[in-house]
Parts: sequence; structure tokens; C-alpha cells
Amino acid sequence: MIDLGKDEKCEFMHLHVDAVEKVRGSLPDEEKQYELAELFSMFADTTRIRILYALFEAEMCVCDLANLLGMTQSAISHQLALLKRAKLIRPRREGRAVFYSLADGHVRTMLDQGMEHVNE
Amino acid sequence: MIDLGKDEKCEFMHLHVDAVEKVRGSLPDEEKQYELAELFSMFADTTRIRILYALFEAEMCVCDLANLLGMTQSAISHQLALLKRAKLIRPRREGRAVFYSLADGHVRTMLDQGMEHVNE
DNA sequence: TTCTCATATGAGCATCTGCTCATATATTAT
DNA sequence: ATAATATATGAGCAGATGCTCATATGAGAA
Repeated sequence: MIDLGKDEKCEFMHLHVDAVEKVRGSLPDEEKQYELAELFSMFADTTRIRILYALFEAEMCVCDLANLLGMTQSAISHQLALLKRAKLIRPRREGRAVFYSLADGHVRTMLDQGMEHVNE
Repeated sequence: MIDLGKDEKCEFMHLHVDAVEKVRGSLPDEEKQYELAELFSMFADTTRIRILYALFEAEMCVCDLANLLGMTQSAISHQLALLKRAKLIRPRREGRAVFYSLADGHVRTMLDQGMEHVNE
């Protein structure tokens, strides 16, 4: 057996060198990995999940959401800014109020898929 | 107009009281919200994303993954423990090695949906 | 048994995240 | 113009997260 140094024991004793090499090429590139992680992190918080579920039902302004979820205007606004940056929601100004709605259907699909897994 | 106190200005000046009330009933219950957030948080990290993409291609052991991703065995093992806890992957012992594979198809579907959104 | 290898896991630490609080901006009304 | 209202945003802080390092566990070999 070839000696590959003290830190490379198990990595090369297995038969899977070819499998590993095959997989290496099929990974999404670094930027896509980062964008994916960032997208999913939007769904990784209960406040944002509740905001999105609320927007499934109706377009709502910041204070409506704050009232609905029992949170401060500031907390909601910060989260809306994140969701907007991730292009999951879209603002519409009407006088002083800003109404938010879902940007596209993927949001719904993704949450549905997640809910399906959670419900087994 | 009814005076509702200093902190409840905007919440009740809008026409959306009914919309808000309708939505209140349609939110998933607290436990589901939490489970959903926990599930999505599994996809909210590039290391775990790369592990899952790797397992799309082939069942792999811890050290194979560590080698593939250029990370320590410990770091990978910690992440695998999280993915296992979330029931996204499944271990299979074979001698000293433990091989991991995807637990079910939802994982693939969810990542695909995310990738679709990222790719616009 | 003892030794080695593969994996798992607890502690510690630096970074990230989600809130609060204060304040800034934008729009309308007077 | 000034005042009031709705939203946005920066700073600060407590808790969560992902790594490293050391060590524990589990399984096969001698």
C-alpha cells in the first residue's frame, strides 16, 4: 500500500476515488452554492415564514403584518428588507403605505415542498 | 375615528382588518413554523449544500466527503449529524466506515426548486 | 487484550443573525 | 413652511451557528 502521509489515511484507502472524482465535477460552482444558501436562509426563520404565509393570502402593508404577527414595525421592516433583497417579495407604494406581495410562484412551491417533508 | 391609544395608530387605520383576520387563521401552527424553519436551515449553509449535492451522485463515507470538499473529518461529521437529525440523510455502517445517502426525494426536489429560482 | 483506523462529540471561539431602540426618510395634510 | 404618519435603517446586544481542537466511541486486526 502506498504511504501518503499521516493526514491522508482514510481518504485514499477506499475504493471511492473514482466516485469522488466524478462527484467533484458535478458540484454547482461556488457562486451558485452561495446563492442557494442565501435563498434557503430566507426560509430558515419563523418570522419570515409567517410573513410569506401571510402574503399567500393577501397583499399587506408593514403595519398590517406587524399587527398580525404581534411584532414591532421595525422588526418586520428589517425582515421585509431581507426578503426584498432576495427577490421573494415586491413592494408597491400607495401614499405613505408600502404594500408587499410575493414576487413569484417559486416561493409557494418551495414552502409547500418543505411542508410536505415536515408532514412526512 | 376611534382612539385606540398611542401605539396602535396605523394598525387600525387601514381597511385590512378583515384581511388580517382571515390570514390569522391560515397561518401554520407554531410547531410547523418551527419545523419548517429548522428544515430550511439545513439548506442554508454551503457545506451542507455541497454534501447533499455529492450524495445525489453517490453514497459516500465521511472521509470521502472530507476529501472531496477539502474539509476536516470533524467539520463534516458535525454537519452530517445535523443532516441526519433532520432526516435528510441516512447512515449505513460497513465495518469501521459509515456510508451516508439521501433519505428521500424531497431533498432533491427542494434543492432543484431553489436552483431554479436562483437561475431565474 | 492492545493497537489502529473511522467516526462521533463536547468545549471553546469567532462570526452571523434577529431583535430593540433611536433616528432618518418619504409622503400627505395643514 | 411645519406637523403627522408609515416605513427604512444604523448601532448595539444576546443568542445561534460553524469551525477547530481534543477526546471519546466503535469496529476490525494483531
